[in-house]
Amino acid sequence: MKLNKTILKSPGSRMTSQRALVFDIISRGGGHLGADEIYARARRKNPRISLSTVYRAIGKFKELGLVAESHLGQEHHHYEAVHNGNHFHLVCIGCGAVIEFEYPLVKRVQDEVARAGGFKVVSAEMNLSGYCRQCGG
Amino acid sequence: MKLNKTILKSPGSRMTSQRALVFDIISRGGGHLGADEIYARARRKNPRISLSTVYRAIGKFKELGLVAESHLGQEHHHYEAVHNGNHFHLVCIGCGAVIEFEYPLVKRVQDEVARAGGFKVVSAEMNLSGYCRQCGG
DNA sequence: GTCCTTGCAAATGCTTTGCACGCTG
DNA sequence: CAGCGTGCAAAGCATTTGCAAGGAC
Repeated sequence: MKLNKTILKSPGSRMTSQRALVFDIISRGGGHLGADEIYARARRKNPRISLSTVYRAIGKFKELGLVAESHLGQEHHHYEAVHNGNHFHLVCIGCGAVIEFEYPLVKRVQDEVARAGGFKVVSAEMNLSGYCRQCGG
Repeated sequence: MKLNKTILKSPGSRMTSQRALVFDIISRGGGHLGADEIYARARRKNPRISLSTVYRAIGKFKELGLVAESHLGQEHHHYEAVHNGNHFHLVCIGCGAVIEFEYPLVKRVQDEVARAGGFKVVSAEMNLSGYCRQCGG
């Protein structure tokens, strides 16, 4: 498991059942889980886990680069496992659905803007909001 | 003033000195002000204005499409006056500077993704984080 | 055995809301 | 002069933190 290897490599960090659980939930999460939802799912497997543990686990994963945080809408944050650096979001205003997409052009924007501004890009986030097919665009 | 016209056109909304002040601050703000900073600046002109009034004014402006909200980093929201739909942000991890940029390619991404997914885009937000020239890329 | 991690509860900080008064249109 | 907007204070909610007990290595 990637988590295990990464945690073990990182000095001063330990693998625990809670972290494995939280990471598993985020990985399977199919995308864009809020902390509250991660917590709710975690409690189904381990009713004694606490919300602070969830937050601290997420914090550790972000620090290790395993999980990315996105800021969809004004509500709370969402988290997802990092697979590659180029995943972005369509958020439906009608039904709240979050659709993930990849697009190579995005990387080009990122590169060219970076070059023009002397700016070294570490991460990119792009959110388009609007209406999905069901909600009639 | 655009604010005045828009407010007056909108039924059930009134123009007040506080709203004019808040809108002026956001417009001149040179970009990316948090609610707290808008509040601080507003108090210099009108020490009796309250933070809730600032939030309510911003809420009204968002509703009228005069102001856009962006979600930079995990901290609080930032606001800026809407001039066109294609302004995006570089956020420096080192010094916290926010650099605004426009890029036509972005619109293309937006259009093509929208077409491919049957998704009608209403607004787009893109944040690149990394290091600016000063903070050494 | 060390010291990182957990659970609980309390604290924090941004944002929102209830209510009585004030001011716009 | 009706009804929206304001100011104040208190509430709400996601997230963070302190501390003692538990568990990984």
